[in-house]
Amino acid sequence: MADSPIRVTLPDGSTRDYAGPVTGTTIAADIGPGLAKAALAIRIDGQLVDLAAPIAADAEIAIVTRNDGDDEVLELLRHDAAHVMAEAVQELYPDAQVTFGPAIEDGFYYDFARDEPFTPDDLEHIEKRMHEIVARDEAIHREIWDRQQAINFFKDKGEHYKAEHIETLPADVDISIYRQGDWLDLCTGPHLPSTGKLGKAFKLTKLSGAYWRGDANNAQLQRIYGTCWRDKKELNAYLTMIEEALKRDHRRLGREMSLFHLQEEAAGSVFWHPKGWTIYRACEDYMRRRLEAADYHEIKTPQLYERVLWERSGHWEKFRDDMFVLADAGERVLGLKPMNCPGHVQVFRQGIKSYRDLPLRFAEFGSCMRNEPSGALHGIMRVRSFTQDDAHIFCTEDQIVSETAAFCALLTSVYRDFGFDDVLVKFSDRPPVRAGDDATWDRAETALREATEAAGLPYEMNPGEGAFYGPKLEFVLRDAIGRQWQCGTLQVDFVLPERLDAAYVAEDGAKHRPVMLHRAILGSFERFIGILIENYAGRLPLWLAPVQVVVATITGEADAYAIQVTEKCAAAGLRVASDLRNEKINYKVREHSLAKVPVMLVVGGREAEQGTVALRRLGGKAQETLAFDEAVSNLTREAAPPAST
RNA sequence: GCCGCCGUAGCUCAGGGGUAGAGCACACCCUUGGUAAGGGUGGGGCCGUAAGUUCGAUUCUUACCGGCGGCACCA
Repeated sequence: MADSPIRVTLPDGSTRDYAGPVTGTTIAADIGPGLAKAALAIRIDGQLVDLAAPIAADAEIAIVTRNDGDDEVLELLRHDAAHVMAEAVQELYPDAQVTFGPAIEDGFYYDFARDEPFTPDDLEHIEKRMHEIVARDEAIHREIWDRQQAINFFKDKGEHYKAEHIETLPADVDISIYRQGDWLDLCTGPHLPSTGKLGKAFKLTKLSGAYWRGDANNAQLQRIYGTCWRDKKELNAYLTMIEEALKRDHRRLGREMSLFHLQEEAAGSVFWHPKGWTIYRACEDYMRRRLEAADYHEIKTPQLYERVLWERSGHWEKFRDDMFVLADAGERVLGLKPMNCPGHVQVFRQGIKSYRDLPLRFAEFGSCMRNEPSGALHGIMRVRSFTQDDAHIFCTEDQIVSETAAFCALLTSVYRDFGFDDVLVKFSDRPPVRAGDDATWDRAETALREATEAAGLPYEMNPGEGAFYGPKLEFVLRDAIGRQWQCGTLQVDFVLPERLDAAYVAEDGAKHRPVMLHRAILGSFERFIGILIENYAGRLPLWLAPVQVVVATITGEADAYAIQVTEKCAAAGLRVASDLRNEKINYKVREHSLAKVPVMLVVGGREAEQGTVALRRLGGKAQETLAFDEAVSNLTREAAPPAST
C-alpha cells in the first residue's frame, strides 16, 4: 500500500509536499541547515510534540526553536533539564531511584529516593555532570513499550517507584520511554532531539524533602530544584530578580527598619516595635472606617472558651491538634480561640433576632491562636498568634447574593486603596471531609456561585478546597513583583448556625436559621503587613509610612527653626521626627533614605531666614523649596489615609 | 510535623581542640558641613542550650531549642 502524499502548511502560509509520512527533523532540514540546527520540537496542528514525531496526515506545523517566545519552549527545556539532571544523578549515585521530575514555574525539580542525603556539595558535582551530558549531545529517542515489560524492567532495575507509577497509569495510555545515551525514563514528553540542545543556562538551586505522591504518610524523597532558561542572559536576569526579592524580604526589612522582631521564647508571635505598630494601627484605623461605613458593627469576643463550645461547633473534632488547649484549676478544659465565629454566634444568640435585623454584620479585629506546625512558621506571614479583620454576616439565604456582591465591592476597593489592583477569585467547593449533608452543600454552592457571578468578578474553580462547613471564595492579589497572595475570603456557612443554634424570627412568625457568611479582607494583619512591606520594598505610601517626615538640619544654626517646623507638622497630624544631630547633611540624607522615610524637609541657614523648607522625596534627586506653611499643608493633604473624609 | 542546611558582637560574616576577629552600627572627642557614608579614639561576645569525648570544647559527637529552604499543613 503506497503512502498517500502529505502537505504541511508552515506558519507563513507556505506549503511543502511530501510523498509520505515525514518528520519535523526532515522538514527543518529541507527548509535550511540553520533551522535544522535550531529546531527543538514541532507544533503539529497547535500541539507541541517531538521533532521526530511522524506526521502522517496534512497538517499545519511550526518548527519550534528556543527563541520562540512562548512558555511551552521554556517548559520543554526545563523538563529536559530535569531528565539531564536525573541522568547525572544516577551516573554519580547509582543507588538513587528516580520518581517524578516535572518542569515548574521558573525551573524544574526531580524527586529521588536514596538512603543517603544529598549535600550542597553534591549539587555542584551534579551540575558539572549535567554540563558534561549536554556536551555529549546524546540523542533522545522516544519508544513505546509494552506495559508489563516496562514494569518488569523497572522492577529489575530496582526502580520501585517508577514501576509503581506505571502500574497506576490508566490502561489505555501508551507507556512511552525516553532514552538518552545509556539512560532512560518513563515520560510522556515531548523532549528535545538531543541533550546538547538544552544549552548551558541552567543552575541547581536548592535541596529539599518531598513526599512520594505529595502525601505526608508516604516515604520522604529528596528533591533537587533547578532553574533553566533559554540563555545565560535570561538566567542571570532571573538570578538577579531572586536577589532583589531577597532584599525586599519583610523579615530583613522589618529588622532594618525596626518595625518588629521575633525571638525564640515566643516563636510564632510578633513583637511589634513603635514603627511597626504605627503601620499596624494605620491599617486597623483604615479598616475600622471602611467597615463602619459598610454597616458593620464592631464587637470583641473572648479568647478562651470551654471545650464544650468547640465540641458543639465541630472544631474540636477537626482542629483539636492545632489548638492551644489548657486546663484551669478545676476540671475544665479550655481552648484559646483559633477563630472568631463561635464567639460571634454567641453574640447573635443574645436576645431574639427578627428578620428585620438581618443582615446583621458583626466585625472583630479578632486575635486568634493556632498551634501551627513548626515548619510552617515564616516571619510575620505565618504565625501562631495573629489578628484577623474578621466579620460574620448573619443573613437569610435570599440575601447571600447581595451581601456577596457588596463584599466583593468593598474588598476590591480596599485592595485598591492599599495599592493592589489585580485581584483573582478562586471558588472552592466541598472538601472530602466536611460537616453538613449534601443537600445543604448543594444549596450553599449554588447560592455562592450565583452571588459570585452577580458580583461580576472573574473566578476560577478550586475543586475540593472549601472549608469544612461551607464553600468559599478566596481573593488572591498580585504584588509588585508578580507574586500571588491569598488574603481575602468569603465562606458560606449553613452548618454553624445549626450547630450553635442561631435563629431569627421570620415574617411567618416561626424560627428560622440564618446563614452565616464568614469573611475577611486582609486576612490577618500580620500577614498583610508583611505583604505590604514586600510589595513596597519597605517604601510604604505616605499614609502608611511609620515616619512620614524627617526635618533635618544642615547646621546647628537652624535647630530652633527645625523644631518649629517639626512642631507644626506634628500639630497638623503628620508623623514627624527631627534630626538635629551634629552630622553632615549627606549622612542624614543617606540614613533616612535607608530608613525609607518618604519625605525629608531639609533646613539650613537660608531656610531659617526665609521661612522655607527644602523638600526632598525618598529616592528623588531634586529638591523643591517651599514656604513651610505650604509644605505642611500639602503634605498633610497628601498623607491623609484613603476614605478618611 | 518531615527532609536538608544553619546558629560566633546589635547587623553581615570570617575563624578554629589551648576561652575569639573584621566591616557596619554604638559611645566619646574633633569637625557647623547644602542633599545617599568627614576624621580620630573607645566599649562591646558564657561562640543557641544541655550532655558526652578529651588534660582541655566555642571548635568533635549526640539530643533539644530556634532560624533558613522546601515538603506536608493552613478552619
